[in-house]
Amino acid sequence: MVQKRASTIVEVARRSRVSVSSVSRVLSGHPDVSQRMRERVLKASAALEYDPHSIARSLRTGVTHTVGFLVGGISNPVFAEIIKGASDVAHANGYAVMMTNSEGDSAIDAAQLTLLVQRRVDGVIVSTTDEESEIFALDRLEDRIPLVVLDRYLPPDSSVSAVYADHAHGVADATTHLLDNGHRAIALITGSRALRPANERLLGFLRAHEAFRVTPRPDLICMGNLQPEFGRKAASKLLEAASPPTAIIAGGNRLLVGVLESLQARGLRVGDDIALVSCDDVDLNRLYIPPISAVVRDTHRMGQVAMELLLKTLREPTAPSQSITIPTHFVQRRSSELKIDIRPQRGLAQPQI
Amino acid sequence: MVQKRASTIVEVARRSRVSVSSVSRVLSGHPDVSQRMRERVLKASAALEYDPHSIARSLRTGVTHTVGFLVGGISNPVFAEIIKGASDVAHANGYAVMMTNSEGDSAIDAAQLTLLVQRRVDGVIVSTTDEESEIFALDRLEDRIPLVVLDRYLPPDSSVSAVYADHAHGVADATTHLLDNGHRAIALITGSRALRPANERLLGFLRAHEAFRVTPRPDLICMGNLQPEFGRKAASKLLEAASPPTAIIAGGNRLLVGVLESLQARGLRVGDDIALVSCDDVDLNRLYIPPISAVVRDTHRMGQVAMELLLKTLREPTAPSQSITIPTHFVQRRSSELKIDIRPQRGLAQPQI
DNA sequence: TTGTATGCGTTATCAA
DNA sequence: TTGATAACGCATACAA
Repeated sequence: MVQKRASTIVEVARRSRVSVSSVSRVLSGHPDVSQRMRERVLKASAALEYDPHSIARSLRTGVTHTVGFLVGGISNPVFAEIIKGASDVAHANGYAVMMTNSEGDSAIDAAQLTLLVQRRVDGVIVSTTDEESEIFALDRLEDRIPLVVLDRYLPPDSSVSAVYADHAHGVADATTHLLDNGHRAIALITGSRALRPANERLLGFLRAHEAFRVTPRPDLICMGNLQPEFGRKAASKLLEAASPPTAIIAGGNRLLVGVLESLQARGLRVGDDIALVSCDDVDLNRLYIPPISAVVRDTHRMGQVAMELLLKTLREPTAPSQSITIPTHFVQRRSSELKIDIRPQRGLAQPQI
Repeated sequence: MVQKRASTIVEVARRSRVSVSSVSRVLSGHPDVSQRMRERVLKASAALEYDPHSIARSLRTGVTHTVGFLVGGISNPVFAEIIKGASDVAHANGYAVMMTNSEGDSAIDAAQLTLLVQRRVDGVIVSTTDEESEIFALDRLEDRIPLVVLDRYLPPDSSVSAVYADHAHGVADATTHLLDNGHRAIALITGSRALRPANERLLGFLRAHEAFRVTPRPDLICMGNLQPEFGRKAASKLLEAASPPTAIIAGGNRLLVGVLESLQARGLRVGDDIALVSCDDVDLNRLYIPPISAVVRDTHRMGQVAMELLLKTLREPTAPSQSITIPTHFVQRRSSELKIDIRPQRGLAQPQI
């Protein structure tokens, strides 16, 4: 198949018998153009189906009207919503989104980031994997290109903007709910402490225990990564222990998959034999029997806010960096209804009312 | 934050005391360069952290080494795998992927497509929404830019390449399995006949019935769209009918969500009160209690193949278009174990062995 | 109000 | 083997 050659501004100029600069002025809405000329140019432009060459324009102006979006794991359904939110805002503002996926491989993270910079995107939203190596790439790039980071810790003096989710709050509510129901052996399975969402979940977990004057059992806190496989292993280990938990908080929606596998393999009934809470509002939570309680957040909004922050930086390059936190809240469903009678429990701290 | 200015080829030339053309030759691996010069250029280039300006290069060479990926609904988990497959191949070949999402809105489909073409991507993989309007945009573009289409019908004389999934085969196996179990009132819920995956599923459904000498009941065939909401409505209507189905095939993984909602709302137990089969290997199918049988395909492979096809077209622009079909197969799980005793059924055709 | 000329950073042609 | 220069398509400073 032979490709049609696109027409250029020179051809439009020839056809309308004016100079190229006049064509450029008409098409870019310059104020000082005569009505007569505008018409001629517009006619010729339409006749030739002229479409400005964005590459040439970018070379000249230095901007691409394209932003990069580095997503750490597109398999994670919450990313879909974040991407949608970010894309909506970008397109509404005339920006294209160049999305690349590193799928958990932090080496790819770095490679993709440089790829985006090479492609001369105007800015990048970074939502990396659950590894720590990202910091390296960020340091190297933050003075090269405007950056917005999603839910990751930043050095205090960073010039990078950020959007956070307040995981601690929602997890604290979830933990309190379980403590209220008499649970004193609550397990938390989540990612490494170096990873912001994981660490924040831990903080909420600890905070709720503290408010209840209950000492959390260290052996029930499993910090690893957010992958299903870790969920499966951690849950299995917990359930096989001498003193297994009566409730599990799965701190990550991917990881929940592994936790459920582990529970099912042992024939444990969610909500009857053990209480379960997860994170993020995925189909699985709502449709599972019984439905699974979860700490949810407005992920679409997170994407929107991230893009708004980035576009703002592009408009005002000198403005200081900014960070915005999105709330989370606990949605109670049947999976966490199980109540524990606290009286027969021995050797555990009692609630102080 | 002040952005660092990237160094140019002119600066490298000055520093290494050679001409810009020589720098260009060294950096692009031209054979006729002296060892001495190569070293000087490389040293200067490294010292200045020189990174060729891809925009300028694209303007000169006419290629961007970027391919567009138009995805119709990023919320659909099967897209994640397809995207991964395509990205893997692209990156391995030095291409970046510019992904845009239209999320079910076919007007956006068209807009995004032109956006990609404006951005001068070298080619586009199109996986549009379940509407029909896509044909318009494709017609308009297929002689402007190399295109590969995923699982959509194309006009017979099209110059566009395609990757298909053999939905018919897998759905036929699933249908046969249900017929074997004695089901004579099997419902199919899927998208419109204009949509290839939906139509192919219907064909497989009909083919299996035919082979079994069973006449499918027209009132049990629901062709609408692939959204959860349609699944919910269609299932509800079926279940409230005078003669409800004993088995349901949910022809689409998003739509399954609605079907399950409808079943749960009526307290119907999957696998006990009604047999259920779905499509695609999503978490929900495997983890549901009971696990849900499904017609699966290698979606990662589909993405790979699509990108390979596109890159091949870019290398050999004159080669004829090509289409490749990926197989599907039926994975039997507990949700479809329910057996129907065919003797008490009256007024229905009997199997002919 | 319009046209001329220059440059964005490369690659490629041609001559030396 | 190397260097000067044109060209890719456009936007803009400046001149008219």
